[in-house]
Amino acid sequence: MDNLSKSDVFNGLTNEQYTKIIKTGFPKRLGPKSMLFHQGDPAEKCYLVNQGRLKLSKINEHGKEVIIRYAGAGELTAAVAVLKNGKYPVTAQSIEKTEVIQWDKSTIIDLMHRYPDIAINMLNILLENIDDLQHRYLELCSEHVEQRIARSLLRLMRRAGSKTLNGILIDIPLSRENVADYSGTTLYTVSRTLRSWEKKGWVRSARERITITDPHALVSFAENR
Amino acid sequence: MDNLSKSDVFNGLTNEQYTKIIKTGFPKRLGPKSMLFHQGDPAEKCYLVNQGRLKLSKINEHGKEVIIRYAGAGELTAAVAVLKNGKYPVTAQSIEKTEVIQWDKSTIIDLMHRYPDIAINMLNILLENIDDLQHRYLELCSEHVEQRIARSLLRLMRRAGSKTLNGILIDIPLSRENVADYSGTTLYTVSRTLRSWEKKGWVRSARERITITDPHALVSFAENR
DNA sequence: CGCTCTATTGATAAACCTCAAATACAGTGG
DNA sequence: CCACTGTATTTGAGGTTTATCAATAGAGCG
Repeated sequence: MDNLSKSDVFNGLTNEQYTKIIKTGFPKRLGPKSMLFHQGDPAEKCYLVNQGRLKLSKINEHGKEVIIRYAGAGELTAAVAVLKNGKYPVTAQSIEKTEVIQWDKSTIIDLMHRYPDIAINMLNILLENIDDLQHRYLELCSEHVEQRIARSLLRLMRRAGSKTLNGILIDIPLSRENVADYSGTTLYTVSRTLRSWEKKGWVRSARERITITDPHALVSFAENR
Repeated sequence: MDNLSKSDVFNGLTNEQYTKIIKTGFPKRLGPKSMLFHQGDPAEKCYLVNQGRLKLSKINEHGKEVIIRYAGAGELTAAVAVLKNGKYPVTAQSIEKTEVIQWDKSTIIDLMHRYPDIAINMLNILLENIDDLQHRYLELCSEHVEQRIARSLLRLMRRAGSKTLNGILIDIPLSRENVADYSGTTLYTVSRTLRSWEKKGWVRSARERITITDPHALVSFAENR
């Protein structure tokens, strides 16, 4: 269930149908750290991540940022905002070289009519997102910072982990500040925490790269306070 | 937009259609503080609140509760969990004498086929819920406790406020602990905070009843730190 | 090799929780 | 109508967690 929201909106369609659908959209290339859309802007297009990764976040009036989620290849964003004729509820920024495919409103509506599976998949993905957010909301309310950091890393690991010799690398450029914004804390606390875990041999970290060397230890830490 | 999620799943249908639909479900009466369903249970029925109010919350393994939202008359809960053949993601408990109408899976699917508006409305309500939760997530990460309490009260006021001589009464039995669980803090902090606001003339409170006497002051407090 | 961005670390302070104890309140049954 | 009982609320003291600020070190890039 953890990878449903990672899975394609186009589940259940044939490859043929899929390529046909892709052709109805326009590809767009983004450099690293470029803005795709900003919260509050009128939602005119929706985007499918083809390569790379987007950071979806919310920013408050004082500039404090909170990362809602990272969207990787195969994930569709802003579709519902477009359908609702609404505004983007979050800000989307690429974090590395990224290619997205964009559709405008009329096209996506047309696609959904032609391929009803798309709407159903979207609904399911939406539900996963709600679930995830509710979980994180509970964690944010009830757990201590280090615990939340552990859970964040594990969550990111499950969604973007790749096995290496030393452990599981989180395959996202991830600064201390990013982890902080994802866990609801500060970059200083994240730095201290990662350092202490590194000494224990649970993680290894370099500049914007985190490898989890002992997932089991992290899990048990997250669960037993 | 704040009252969309409060609005009926049956928007756009005629009264005739509405009464017909209601008759396909079974009414169920609940006393105050009785459990309707528990998180993790298999989701077999969905419920429409007819009278009264439900508290939807999540509870972690140590018993710490977080209130996701209060569902009042006209609000449907657990529909998507049922459709997905899943488990209830939250716990639902009545907080006063409450009447709900229940449908099982096959009936609700049948209804959605017969009245497509229902599905569309559900989707919209779901989106409002996501939006709300994302907002609160940001607030939880970025704001101080008193600010969050202010926002909680204002949010509850907008959804369940009724005008009285002294101000706007939040028409939900609401203990200090409830407010705490909704704001991500402790009942002690809520108590102190409400006390100090009472001295300033912003709110009046009795046992499980909160009246906001100066909403404007609260709003400005929430926004200007 | 400088410049910029990221990470580390220490010192300090603030925000908030926890625990304990007292008090107020509403409902119940005599 | 009143005493009784179980909650809800208030309040204080003390301690912990975590944020903030400041300063330094390190990494990568042109």
